Amino acid sequence: MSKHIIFHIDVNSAYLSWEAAYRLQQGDSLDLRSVPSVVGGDPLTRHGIVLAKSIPAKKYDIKTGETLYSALSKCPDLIIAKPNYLLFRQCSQALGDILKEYSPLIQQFSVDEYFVDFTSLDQLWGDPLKAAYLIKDRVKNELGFTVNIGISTNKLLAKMASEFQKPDKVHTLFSEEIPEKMWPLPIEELFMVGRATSQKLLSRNIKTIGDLAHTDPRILRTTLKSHGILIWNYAHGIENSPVRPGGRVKVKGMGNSTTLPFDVDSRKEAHLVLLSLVETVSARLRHDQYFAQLVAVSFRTHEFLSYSHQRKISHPTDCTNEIWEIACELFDELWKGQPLRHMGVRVSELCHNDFLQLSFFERDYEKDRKIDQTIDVIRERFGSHSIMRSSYLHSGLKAMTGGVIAEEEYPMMTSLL
DNA sequence: TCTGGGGTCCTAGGACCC
DNA sequence: TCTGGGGTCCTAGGACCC
Repeated sequence: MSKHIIFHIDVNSAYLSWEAAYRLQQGDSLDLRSVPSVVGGDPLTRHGIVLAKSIPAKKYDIKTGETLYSALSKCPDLIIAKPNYLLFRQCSQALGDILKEYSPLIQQFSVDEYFVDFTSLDQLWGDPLKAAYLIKDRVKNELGFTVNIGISTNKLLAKMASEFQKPDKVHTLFSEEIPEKMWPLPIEELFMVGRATSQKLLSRNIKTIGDLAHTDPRILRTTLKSHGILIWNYAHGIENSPVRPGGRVKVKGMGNSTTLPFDVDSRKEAHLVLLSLVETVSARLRHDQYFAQLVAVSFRTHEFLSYSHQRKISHPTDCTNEIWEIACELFDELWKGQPLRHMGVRVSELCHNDFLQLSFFERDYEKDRKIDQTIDVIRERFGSHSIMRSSYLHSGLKAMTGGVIAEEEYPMMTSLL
């Protein structure tokens, strides 16, 4: 079996770079990337966290995920831009379009990451390293933002390589380079080692990826179960999942959740929020022609405690009203009256149902189906806010909450890589 | 003006069945 | 006398990713 050549393409500070490139293109003279700046939500509606930061902002020790309040206290002159998700999606797709010219085997891994299988494409494009530079520079010149490209023989090592020095760089991380390039790194920089795992490893004095690689995997197994074996393999560069081209991986579930602009403390209001979440979830369900057999609600209280409650339902459904009724039931069973800052609805156990089975004991949802269909058509034609239930008037709540339907959904994090 | 939103996978414990 | 044991399904919570 011949060795694979895999590229991992990672947009540098994606949201921030995209916004910066857009502003320059609009005639703005300031490049956000050259000053301390972040993309972040609106603190007034309690969405105030850093989504992406410029390299100068990083010098102030500003971190992704921290509050804007805290970021501003570190750097009072910080420039804050609002996220423009439509722009982000367009930039993401434009990058994918360029990559497709080089290989048919590309996989979108997230909004700002792609894997490209370059195996046996060197006859076409020459030396992989040269090709990577070519791609990187083309993206910079044509799209106005920079990427890092990592090159190796599997996805894990390619991804680790793209994390090396930024921005606008190409790095390799082949097996023989692992001790020199990867083992000195702190443990938390290994893919799949998050906060909880790094805490456990540090308490056992495992500080670097090299330390992890040289730990007896049986010890890891006892403390971290199968995850311990996974990261031990990763520390040795062992990983062999294929680059999945094009077509979507089967989606397992879909959900919408939102942090509310104010604490919700009445049942009626909570039910209204649930409806606004169910409206988008069920519309996505219908758009992708799925039915769900499991409904889950979750919330986070004012004290930041999280709860969830789920139930399998007797027959698959995509009906707004039906899912809403179940969500309300679940909510009522779970909620003890705490003030709520965040609420979510998620459906899963999806199936394609070409025919609808109606049990004798279920109520007839045929009328609801017709209404759902009609509303979907109106919203598609005139926008998602063109029609809403009157109960939202003066409620201070949005009638639909959550992401818009993406024209072209990409497969999200599938099993690990 | 403190702390997003979208996912997937794993684990533990209980119910239930044979 | 004592307290099987394996399998599956369901649920809640936690871990990780971007």
